[in-house]
This record gives sequence, structure tokens and C-alpha cells, in this order.
Amino acid sequence: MVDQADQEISAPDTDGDEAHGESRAADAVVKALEADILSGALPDGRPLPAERDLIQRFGASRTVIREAIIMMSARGMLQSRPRHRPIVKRPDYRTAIDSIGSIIRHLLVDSTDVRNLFDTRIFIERGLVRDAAMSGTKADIEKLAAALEANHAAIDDSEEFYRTDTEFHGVLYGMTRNPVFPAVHAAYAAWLSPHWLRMQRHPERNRVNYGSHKAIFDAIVDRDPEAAERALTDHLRSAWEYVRVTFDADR
Amino acid sequence: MVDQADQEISAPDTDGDEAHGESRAADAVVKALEADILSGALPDGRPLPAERDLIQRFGASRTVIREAIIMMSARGMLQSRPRHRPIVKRPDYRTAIDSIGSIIRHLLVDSTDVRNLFDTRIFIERGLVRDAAMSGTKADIEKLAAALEANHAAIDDSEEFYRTDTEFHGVLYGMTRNPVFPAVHAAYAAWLSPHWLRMQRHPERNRVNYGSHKAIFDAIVDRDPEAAERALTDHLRSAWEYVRVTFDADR
DNA sequence: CAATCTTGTTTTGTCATACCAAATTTTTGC
DNA sequence: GCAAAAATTTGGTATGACAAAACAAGATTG
Repeated sequence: MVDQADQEISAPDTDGDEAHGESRAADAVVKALEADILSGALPDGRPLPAERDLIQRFGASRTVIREAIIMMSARGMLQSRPRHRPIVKRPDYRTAIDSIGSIIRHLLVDSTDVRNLFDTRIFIERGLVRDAAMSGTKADIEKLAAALEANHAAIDDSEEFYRTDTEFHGVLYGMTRNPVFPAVHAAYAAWLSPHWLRMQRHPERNRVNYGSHKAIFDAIVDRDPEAAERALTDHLRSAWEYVRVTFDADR
Repeated sequence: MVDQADQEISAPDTDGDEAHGESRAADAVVKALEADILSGALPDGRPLPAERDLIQRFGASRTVIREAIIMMSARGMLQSRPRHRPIVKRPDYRTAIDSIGSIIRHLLVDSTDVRNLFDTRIFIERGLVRDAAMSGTKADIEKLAAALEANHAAIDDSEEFYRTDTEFHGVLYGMTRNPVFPAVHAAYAAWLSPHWLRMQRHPERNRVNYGSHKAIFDAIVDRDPEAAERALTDHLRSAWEYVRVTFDADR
């Protein structure tokens, strides 16, 4: 509708985006469309124009347009359901992390790989609880208390307990005020949960985990980073033991 | 050559891989090829079979084969230079993180976004130096000493100084014995360096940074996590100040 | 008049072909 | 043997076509 001035694909490699030597017609289209998404000309959540329109706008063949769309979908800049128009997805940390999920899953076939990833989670959360103990605000601690309470109330409902468990840890990530951390938390949840859900669950075990959460919380309230870190480490290490056995049982 | 039994594309959605309802011809090809990569039938580093061969093997059109190749390239399972055969890339943490680089770069347009990412780096390295101080092995510390020495020797060569600076931090990531961390380090280097390289560099500044590295190192040798964390925090915060001004200068 | 059904149009997914230029392999000439 | 040249293969792009699904609009019905 609005004047979309002709924008033929032109210069082969005027940019130094990546380390390749030659042309790539679809790249130009991707670049232009991504620029439109970033600038807001293509608003988030809105469907992409029809392929025919893009063909006209870029003066390229359907092959190239289609290739561009596929690339952008893979990158997470578009969400494309099979027979529908691709939806524009303005990137954020969350979608960025989501976009590597397909690769990460390939890496989590071995228990050592899962362990490596889980160890990074322990590492990060150790830092989180330390910081929470040292500089968590009153509001933060109240939110943590609420999450803890919800966790306690769910002890007899393993499914709900798992959810509130995740949420409790999620509050820790949120306390950083840094949007990267919640995205990381979501990634851990998404990547590790398939392995976690194979674990035995029962109220007794939930009670133990709740106790760990409480210990962490108490240490934070006491402004004792060492104790908080220790409680967190104990908690996650013991959780790992429960997961590990499900691996050993397999082979 | 080897018996590559006919493997026509068949069932639409026998898997519950993602959350969509319908067909997806290229997905079947992607899945089969990725399985071949994971199983080693398509060895890492080797070129993918020619498109025409894949057409025969899967009984699909070139459109579909091509689509599959593009998707896999975007995921990092293939490395495709413009006019060459795609190279098979067995996934690892490094390529996983690389694959989201294109999205991340879109997020790093604003100084606050860069700051958020950089803050996560500070957060992680605070933990790294603490752990190094508490449990770094003698061999680790020797490696760190060597990196520090190389850094010192490069004070008058800003380019080399940057390299050895990165390497010094890289040793900290390596001390975890967890392959995820070096990948994270590489990601930080790749994503932040475009912004860092705009920073003023001169031997005088290099000397200051070297001093910071030395302070971190000394604290680690002294087995003093608090001091190490403090030195690291001071170091990175002051580095940020140098980067920040390049943003302010822009607008 | 609202809700639903029917119908016609658009759009995407897929296939088949074709052509060029670059890459690769083979042949040729020394 | 080895380098240059020719032949072949291969990837990048353009077209055109068609079915099935999605969409929009009109017709029908309660």
C-alpha cells in the first residue's frame, strides 16, 4: 500500500557480514527484511507479505524469496507454520536461545553432556544465590518467599511441584534485572526438563526438595552468601543424583 | 557406493519434535541427514553428497532437498560457502553458540543491550575467578601465568595485546574442564569484540589492563576468592567505561 | 440478524525444467 | 610427471505449473 520503492537486489558483497567471498542473492533479501523487522516497518506478530509481493519488491525469483524466508525462519526471525504465512518475530534473548535448541538437543544424548550443561546451571545459580544474599532487595526476597510458599503448597502434587520448583529458581534469575538471565533460565528448563521428567517423583522427594529451597531462602534472608551457595550446591547435586540413575538405567 | 537403501520420504508427522500439526517435506530430509551426521554415516568435515544424489536417495524434488540444506546450514549442521558443497559439521557447543550469532548481533544495537550481555560476562567471570582461587590446580595456575606473561610481553603491540587479553580470560573458562565454558568464551569474544575494537587502544591503557590481570592472577595465587572477584569486577567495569564512551559518541 | 455453509480466489508447498557460471574432474600437451 | 586446457558436474537462479490448504466473500439457513 504505502510506497515501497523498488528495491532491486544489487551489489554482491558490499557488506562484510560474514566470512564468505561471493554473492548470495537470498542474503540480500534476508538483510532487507531483517532491517524492516528491526526498524518496525514489519511489525512484530504481523504476517509477512505474500511471496508474490516480495518477488515484485525485490525483483527476485520465488526461489530466492523462498530461500530467504527459510533462512529467517531457521534464525527465529520468522515463525512459520506449514501452510500459513510466516509471522514476523522481532528477536529477543528468548527467541535467540530458542533458536539453538534444535542443535543443543543433539548434544544432550550422553549423560556426560547433560551433566556438563547442568554443571553450568549449578555454576550460574551459585552466583545468583550469592548475589541474592548480598544484594537482593526486599521486594526480591518477598517474591522469592511467595515462590517458596507456592512450592510448599504443591508438595502433594508432583506436577505442580515441578512447575513451582522451576518458578522458584526462575525468581533467582529474575533478580538480576538482566533480561539475558530469564532467557537462560527458560533455556535450561526447556533443554533439561526432558531428562528431568524421567526422574522419579513423589511427595517424599518433593518434601526434600522443598527443604532445600527453604534452606537456600533462609540463607539469602540471613544475608549469608556462603551458606546460600552451599545450600544451592547441595540441592542441585542431590537432584543430579536422581537424574543420573535414569541414565545408568538405560545402558 | 555403500548400500544406501531407498529411503523415500514417508510419514508426515510420526515424531513430536516440534509443535506444529502438518506436513513438512524438508523436515524429513533434515531429520534423516542429521541422523546420518550424528551416527557418523556422514563424517564431520566431509562434503555433503551432491544435491542430485540426495534427490535420488530421498525421492524428493530439488526444491525440498535445497530447503533441507538451507535449514541445516542455518542450524550449523552444515557449513555452506556460496558455490561449494556444504561441509558436514557435527554439532558441538561451539557451533551451537555460533549459530545464534546472527540473531544476537541484531540485539546488540543499543548500548543497554551490549551492557546486559557484558554484565553476564562479568557475572560469569566473577564465578570463574572465585573457583580458580578456591580450587585451581597448579597446572591451571601455571597456564594462567603463561597467559599473563604473554599479555605482558604484548603491551606495546595493541593488536597482540587484545589477543593475549582474550586468551588470558579464556584460560579462566578452560579451568572449568567443562566444554560449555570455552564455547561461551568464544561467543563473548565474537559478539563483543566488534564493540570493543572501536575502543581507544594504546600502550598506556594496555599497561593498566595488564595490571588488572596481574591483580586477578595474584589473588588467585593467594587463594583469595574475594580479592580475585573484586579485582575482576574492577577490571571489567573499568573496561566497560572505555567502551561506553564509544556509544555515547555515536548519538 | 447472527451464525453457518458454500463457493471462488489467493497462497503456500512441491515438482519439473532449464540455463549459466563457477567448481571439479578429465584430458591434453609439454 | 606436471601444468594448461577442455569436458563435465554442480550449485544458484529463474520459470511455469498444479494440488491442497487457507482465506475471503457471498449465499443460505435457523
